[in-house]
Amino acid sequence: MARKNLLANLTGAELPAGNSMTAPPAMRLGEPFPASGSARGAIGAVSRSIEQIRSHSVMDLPPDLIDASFIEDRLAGSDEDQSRLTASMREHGQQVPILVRPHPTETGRYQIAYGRRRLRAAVELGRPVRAVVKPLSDDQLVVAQGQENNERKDLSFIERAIFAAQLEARGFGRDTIMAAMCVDKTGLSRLISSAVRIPRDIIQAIGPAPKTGRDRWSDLAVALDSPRAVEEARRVIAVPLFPKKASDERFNAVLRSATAEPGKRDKATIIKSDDGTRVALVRNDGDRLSLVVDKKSQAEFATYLVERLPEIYARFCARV
DNA sequence: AGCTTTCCAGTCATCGCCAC
DNA sequence: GTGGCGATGACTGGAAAGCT
Repeated sequence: MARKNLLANLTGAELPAGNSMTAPPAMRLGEPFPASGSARGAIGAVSRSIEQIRSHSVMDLPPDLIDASFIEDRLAGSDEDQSRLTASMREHGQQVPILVRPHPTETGRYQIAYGRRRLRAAVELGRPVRAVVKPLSDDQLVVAQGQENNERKDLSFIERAIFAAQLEARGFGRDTIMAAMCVDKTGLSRLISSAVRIPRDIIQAIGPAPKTGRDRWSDLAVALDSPRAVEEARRVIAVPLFPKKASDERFNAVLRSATAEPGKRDKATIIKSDDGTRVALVRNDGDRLSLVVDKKSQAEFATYLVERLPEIYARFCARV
């Protein structure tokens, strides 16, 4: 189980690959949390947090007393995944507690470090949520949240990028963010660069794109340096059918639009039947796509196609 | 089944910028 | 001039998908 590994791994507080920092000395409970910007402090905080978490008992809390973390780490996720988790919790109960801290400004309330989906499932089931309650500094909270995300391994590149960018925007030092996300400075630089360079509305419209990795997001970031490409991307995400596509398909559509050269006509594609008969010609002009059927040789097919187009379109709409 | 291609992510080297 | 920091290009190995 990933979360068991989280606790097991973090007590060792391994450094990110490529990180030249040395392992922190053992810290005593109760020592003040060092200021962000210190690599030793950040890593040491993880070790200390987990040691403290282990020593705390699990409580059942009303979900309505728990507020979101000040850093969002997920784009809109799949309802299907959430339903599965809710069903599992209904059948088997909540196996793994979430981590919360007492709310820094509101007495009697809590703020979640990780376990948002389990919290949402508890809300849907109308049950209290099992939680470890632990006073955490902001740094400790984001490091715990980041480490949990790393162990879960189901955050996409862009979700990690946004998480990293939000941490930096809130003033966390790069060392703290590197510790939280288990990346070296190169990886962190690429994460933040992608999240910052791509307009947030375009990222939100695309969604998490779980199969799309660093290089292609970087390609999109480079392409969107051009205002024309941004305009083109926004035109694509405004199409009514766009939200119905899978997230990775949405990414591909935006990347295609952002990297298409204006005014450049694609080479025409000839569509042939199995016996090699030329059926139609497809030409992509960027803004429009033309389908040309030769009426001299394919008059019957041309008529058939025009008559059936509404039906084909209706089937397409039902598919997506 | 085995080969090829594509994609992802880790790593290294290098560069530019900035403070001292 | 030097060192620290962040950004970027290039290379690499591994995994997954596609093809024969």
